[in-house]
Amino acid sequence: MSKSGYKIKSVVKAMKVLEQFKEKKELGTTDLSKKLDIPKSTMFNILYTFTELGYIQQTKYDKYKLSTKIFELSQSIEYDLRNEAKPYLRKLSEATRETINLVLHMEEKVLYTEKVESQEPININTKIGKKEDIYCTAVGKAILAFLKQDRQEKIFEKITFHSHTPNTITDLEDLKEEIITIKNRGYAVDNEEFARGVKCVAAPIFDYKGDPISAVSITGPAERMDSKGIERLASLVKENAMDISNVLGFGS
Amino acid sequence: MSKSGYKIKSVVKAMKVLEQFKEKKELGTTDLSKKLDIPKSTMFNILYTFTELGYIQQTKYDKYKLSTKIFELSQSIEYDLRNEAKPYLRKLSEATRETINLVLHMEEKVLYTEKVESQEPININTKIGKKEDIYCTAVGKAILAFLKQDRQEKIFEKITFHSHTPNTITDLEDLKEEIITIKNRGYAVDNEEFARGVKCVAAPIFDYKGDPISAVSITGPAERMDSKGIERLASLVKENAMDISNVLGFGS
DNA sequence: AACAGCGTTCTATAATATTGAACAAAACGA
DNA sequence: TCGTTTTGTTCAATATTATAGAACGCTGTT
Repeated sequence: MSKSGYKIKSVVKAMKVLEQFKEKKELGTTDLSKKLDIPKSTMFNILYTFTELGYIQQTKYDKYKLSTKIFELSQSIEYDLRNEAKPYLRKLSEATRETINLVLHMEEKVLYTEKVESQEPININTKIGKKEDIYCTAVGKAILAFLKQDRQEKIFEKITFHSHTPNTITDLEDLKEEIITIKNRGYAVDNEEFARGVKCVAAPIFDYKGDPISAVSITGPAERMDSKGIERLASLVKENAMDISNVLGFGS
Repeated sequence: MSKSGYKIKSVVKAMKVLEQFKEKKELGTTDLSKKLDIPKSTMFNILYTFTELGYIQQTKYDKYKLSTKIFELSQSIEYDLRNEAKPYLRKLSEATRETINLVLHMEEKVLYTEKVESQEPININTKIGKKEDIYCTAVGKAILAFLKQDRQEKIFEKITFHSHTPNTITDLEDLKEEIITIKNRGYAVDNEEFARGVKCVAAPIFDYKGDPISAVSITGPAERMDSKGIERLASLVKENAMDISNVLGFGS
């Protein structure tokens, strides 16, 4: 375990610059140097370096924006997670006969990464590649509940509640209460909070540090998901999520 | 345009290290130091820096792997492209009544990023978030054809041909010839090379440098796509791809 | 028990990132 | 139209800082 260690200052600075492009897509040398309190000429060197490496590119007139090169990196993670998790998702699908979803945590959103569709006549349509809000999905709440407090609070600040259905949680205090419940029982439920007639049960997937990075869910029509059914499904997702945590090389 | 400029060596080194994780997902300090010919202790500092920043994390025993933080960056690009392109994809869908796909270029693959589905009874099912080979899709070939020669050659080396249908191009020389044709007429055709009964017409989307980074395609059942129909669709995709290039702030 | 391999620590030193000042060119205002 | 301001970029001297060899502790192996 690392105690001592040297943080390379120029690398830290450079990455901070890259991260600026998350919020604003086009930035100039001066903008950036003011925002990060780094001299223009230093900023120019950083931008020049990333441009040469292909991570950012210049727009028509003297601005910079991210290029698609970072994709190459992020894809490899997504690919790994998807493939390692897939057999477990299938197993869960067979056991429950419902649609299974795998999401990745992305700040105040979750990214739908993989799914196995139910073979039942009535099934729920979710889309891979879509991002949904963390507060109104079972997967999102499952992740949120197990995050460390400081990260939770940063996310709370970013949330803007929007009422998808009459059941959607739209109050921060309600969400905080819900999170306590989720943490105690180890799984989250979406009780028609995102879409009418659709219920979900989800459990978090942990990294080696014990932080949630992802989640699995079972999604089905409300008719098939009564409170007793949900309890059964809950223990299945929880177990499955733990298995995935382990296979990713994370679990305790 | 940048002529002179200083490439920050520690940043270049650090990014090279990050990129190593594209190929192998778990790497140790010594592995990396040997592969990149950087002393172990320097490598440790680089890894320590990225770990502290959250871009990589340690696995159970003394190895490192990418964390999901890079996603946050890549998502912002994908999001921009998708949203800026969407109205144009819709317009194309209305004009053609077929399924429209938007992909991103990723080395020897293409990533399906956005689509607008055809309203026709028979339509083609492609999946957002999936990666397909560059040589057997219209979108892939459209991008490949317009890449600079040195990048083309790097990709040629990475391709391993696999016969999806009897029409799939499985020979490098054939692919090179096809590329010349595509470059001359400005669009690519998938003539049931990826899936039986499915044809596509695609055109590349360019960045500000004139390099292709993305592509749009019209996909439909072979019955609806005779040679005359394809010609009409071709001019539509080409025009649409140019419009998107422009709206992204790239176009000439 | 001795060895070989790993990740990590430390520090002196050489290397290198930094930065202010200066420049050209575009954008803006009058 | 002509100054004025602001932009991105260039440069070289200097001080900062990244570097890397050697040593450490640990684990697994022979």
